[in-house]
Amino acid sequence: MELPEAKQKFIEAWGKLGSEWGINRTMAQVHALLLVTPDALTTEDIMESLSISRGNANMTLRDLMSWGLVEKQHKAGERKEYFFADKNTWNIARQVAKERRKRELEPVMKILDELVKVKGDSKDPEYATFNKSVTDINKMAKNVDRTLETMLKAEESWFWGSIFKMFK
Amino acid sequence: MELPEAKQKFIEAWGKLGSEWGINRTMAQVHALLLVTPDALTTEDIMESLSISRGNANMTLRDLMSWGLVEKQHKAGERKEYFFADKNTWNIARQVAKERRKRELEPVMKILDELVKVKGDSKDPEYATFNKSVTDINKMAKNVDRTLETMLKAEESWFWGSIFKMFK
DNA sequence: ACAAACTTTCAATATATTTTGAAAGTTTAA
DNA sequence: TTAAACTTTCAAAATATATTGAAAGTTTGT
Repeated sequence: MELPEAKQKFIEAWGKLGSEWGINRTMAQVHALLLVTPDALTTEDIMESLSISRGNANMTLRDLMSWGLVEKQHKAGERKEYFFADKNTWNIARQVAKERRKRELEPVMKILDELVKVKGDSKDPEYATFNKSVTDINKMAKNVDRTLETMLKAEESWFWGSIFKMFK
Repeated sequence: MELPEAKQKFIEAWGKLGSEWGINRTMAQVHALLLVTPDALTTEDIMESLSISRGNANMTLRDLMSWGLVEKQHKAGERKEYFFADKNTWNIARQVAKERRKRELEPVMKILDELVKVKGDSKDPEYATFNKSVTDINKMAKNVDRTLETMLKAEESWFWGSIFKMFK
């Protein structure tokens, strides 16, 4: 397989995986493109590479920046904005975990905390089942949250070291 | 808050979380409904509870069964099929991890394995960047895969015990 | 064999999400 | 100030995804 074809495959695979995990396909593809490109690209470059419109490219890049996955670069003497992706896999995972925790896990945890408080007759199966499910899920969410928090603070080597030792 | 309202909130929250993670909203809602319901329900019950069509209820229940989250129950002397959800949170997490690994992680890993093999001139920045990103992501995917595999084999107590000790 | 009681299918429809592109907005240099 | 070079916006259009519901299929009891 030649490099251009390989890049293409990577971009497609990353886009598909993203869309299966609730991340816009185009966003994942732009990210993939920047991951396999050594130098920073302009909006124009990206539009052309992926055959997408200017508006789409612009919004997608802003999204990627809000996720902390892509940054702007300014070249001396040029007015155009260049974009590049952090290529450290650990940083990417950490950043995605951080954002999803904030955007999705936290709101759900807030609701679960309220639902756990709902009072009722523990002899009533309707109530007992509700309470048990909600309490259990809340516990699991708290565990996931705690794990993520630790992961976010952790240094790369420490984390991978632990994972490797733990699951050898 | 009263029980019916609380159930409603739970179903909505679960549906929203599901849709953010690439799981059909209705599927997550049916699952939520079954999680907070002590007894098994018929298609009819579910259609009415969630105001969805027969076709939708049927397909969603099949999906949930294919994910191993819901099972059929037959009541003596009745022809109707009843459905109920496994309410063990750990089993749910394990089952979801198992399916997503099979459906999404494995296909991507297969592609990554091929892309890692692509040869090129390591002096060429285009190639070097591509190769580094793909290799790193492949390593991370392998780690995730290994971790999931262990998790899937693990008993509840062992796993939670480890997590707690590790991230105390 | 029949028909009642169910379940499944799938083309049509509805809904939600993504993308476009041209106009409006902004910045910079002369 | 002006205009060229660039970025942003957003209503409309395109696309993708989910839902409906009635017809077809299946199973069971008589």
